[in-house]
Amino acid sequence: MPRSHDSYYVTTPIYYVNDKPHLGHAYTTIAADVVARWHRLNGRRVHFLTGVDEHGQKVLEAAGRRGISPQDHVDAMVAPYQALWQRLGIAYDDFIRTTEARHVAVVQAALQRLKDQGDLYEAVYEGWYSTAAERFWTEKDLVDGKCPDTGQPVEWVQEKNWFFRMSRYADQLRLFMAEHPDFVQPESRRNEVLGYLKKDVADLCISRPAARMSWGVPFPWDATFVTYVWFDALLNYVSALGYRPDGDSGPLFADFWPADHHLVGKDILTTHAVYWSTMLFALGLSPARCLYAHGWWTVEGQKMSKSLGNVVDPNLLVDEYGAEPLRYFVLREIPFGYDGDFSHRAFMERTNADLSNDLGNLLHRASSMSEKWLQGRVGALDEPREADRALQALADRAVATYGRELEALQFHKAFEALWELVRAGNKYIDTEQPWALNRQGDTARLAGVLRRCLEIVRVAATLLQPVMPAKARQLADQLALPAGALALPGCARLELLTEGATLPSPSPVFPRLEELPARVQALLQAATAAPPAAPAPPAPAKETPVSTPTPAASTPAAAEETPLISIDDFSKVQLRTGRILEATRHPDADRLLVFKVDVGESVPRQIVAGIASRFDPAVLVGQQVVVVANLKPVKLRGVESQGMLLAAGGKDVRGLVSVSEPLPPGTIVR
RNA sequence: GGGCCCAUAGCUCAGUCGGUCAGAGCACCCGGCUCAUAACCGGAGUGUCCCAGGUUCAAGUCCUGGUGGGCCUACCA
Repeated sequence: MPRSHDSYYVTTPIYYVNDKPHLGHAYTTIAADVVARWHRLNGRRVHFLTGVDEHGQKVLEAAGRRGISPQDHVDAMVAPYQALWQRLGIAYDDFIRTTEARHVAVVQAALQRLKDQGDLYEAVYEGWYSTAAERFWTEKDLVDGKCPDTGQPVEWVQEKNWFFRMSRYADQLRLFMAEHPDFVQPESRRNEVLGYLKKDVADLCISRPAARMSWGVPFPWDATFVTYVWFDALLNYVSALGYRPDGDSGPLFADFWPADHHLVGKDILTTHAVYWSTMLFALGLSPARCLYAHGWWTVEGQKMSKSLGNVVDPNLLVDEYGAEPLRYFVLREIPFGYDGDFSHRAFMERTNADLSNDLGNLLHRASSMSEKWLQGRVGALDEPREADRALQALADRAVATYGRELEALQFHKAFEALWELVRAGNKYIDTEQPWALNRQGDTARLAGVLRRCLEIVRVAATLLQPVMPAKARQLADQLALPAGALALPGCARLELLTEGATLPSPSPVFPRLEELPARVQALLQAATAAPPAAPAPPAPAKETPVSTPTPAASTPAAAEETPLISIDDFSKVQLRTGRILEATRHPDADRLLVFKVDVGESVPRQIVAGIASRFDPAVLVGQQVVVVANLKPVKLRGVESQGMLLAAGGKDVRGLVSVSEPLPPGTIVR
């Protein structure tokens, strides 16, 4: 099974086509592209796969709203991804779409094989089903016996579904993880998966009745079912290689499976580590060598929001800064695997300091001096002195470290190693003082010194090719190097330039940014001018992922658009003002607070609300709130709740609803 | 509630097996240089290594407890 080491296979998640591409998508894809280009530069055969996930409820609904077929819809929605990858210089080898025949055939063959070998079984699921919300609810979910989302009636449905015997392969996965400590990275994520595996692993429901959700891969033996989105989506990693569960898989598969790196966002780690691995075991395949979960970006120190999303729209960033500095920045600024913050100020400071001041200016000063004092030619090397040998040793080390760290996806460490060399180049100029050598007429030494500085830039250009291919070519041009002269093998030797070659007139390859672009400033202002004024001092906002996109929700998604209701429906809801008398933490649930609320009745209501992540109970006492007064009481983790506090922000609570004037508790709200 | 991780300079973070481990970069300040994109080079300062105990000849480092933060997971009417 082990493949030869002259090949390399890296994947990104397939992005959910209904979302617009954002910084998180760009980040993952840039990382994959850089490491893929690096391996190509090393002469390895590389396969770099990305793509889109095109099935599921949301696609179906969006297509319905547009009045077109789901296929037409996804055909249109895939374009922004491919356009962005083009702009970002992403050189993927394959782009897979889950609606493609080559993929659908593999999903179906995999289902058939698992069924034939007894890894699938039918079971009946019973529950309350809301046609309006297109999903199941448990008894305690229901509100007055109706769908809590839509208020529509629900019906008791017995539904047959197909289950994958994931539990059968759990032990194999535990063993695999024990034997392959590097399988899940970073280590903290590995621990997370190990924790998950300590519990029993349940079987996985992998079908959805087509009557409910038709936009998926039909089951081969029963077209009344379509395939669960994750089961469908995960198989892309092998379907794109021409894998056949039921026969000959072809050369690509033999060459490239198991994958070297699956890059994923931390939000979809468990799915990949557990679902995908057990699926592969069932198919008799080995999991990828490494599943690397990277972090999320915040923006300007704040959680992502719609306006902040605009501020880091990848297309904007490419417009204003260019693709290549952006590629450098996202990989340099934070260690891969950690969360990080994208701030325009930090972008400007980082790219100015590293690219313009250190690297760009090293080239500029060396070539300017060569132009003035060496007739614009690449100088001849002189006999190496102590300082020169030290420089060479540093170059050797930088090149070795750079490759090692890049292959471990520790991009920031790779760049640090390279910049040690670049800074040493600047220091070398100061110590050797070429202007003094020129005055002294020591042309031989002058030529040697300037030559070594140019050689350092060549080393940097060579190593940076995967990150900034066009900039690397520009650097090569400035060094009078012909196309294709930035070969990696042996590149550390500070003697590879063409002696006597005529240098072009120096021109900055990385111009400094003196201030933030006007368009960025305007967007920043707009984004920060509209703060969501919280009624109480909020707990620090939790970072909301902008992350790598998940292929889809893990359950059949609730309808995004609720149907219109009549005024009669609305009048069934009784809203009243209330005043919080007491607020305490739920004894047995981290996210819940328990309130005593005066709603104008003889006895205060006890109400449980899931807002502990946002609000400190102490500061809420005395707060005027709006209460849903006629909700059926229910026990929440053992504590009865006799109503509901209105809050803004959905699941991610951002503010409590109140009224503008102090009113007696119990005042009707409508 | 269960699980995992983190806390070191103004900021971002390195610190491996307990023993030059009090460090880097950025920012700031001072100095140098004059080739250069006002860039570059050097130097300096600031530390309760989160707190309290413990183990040890010796503790950012190991152990226990606590505080604060993050993440996974359950509950979120």
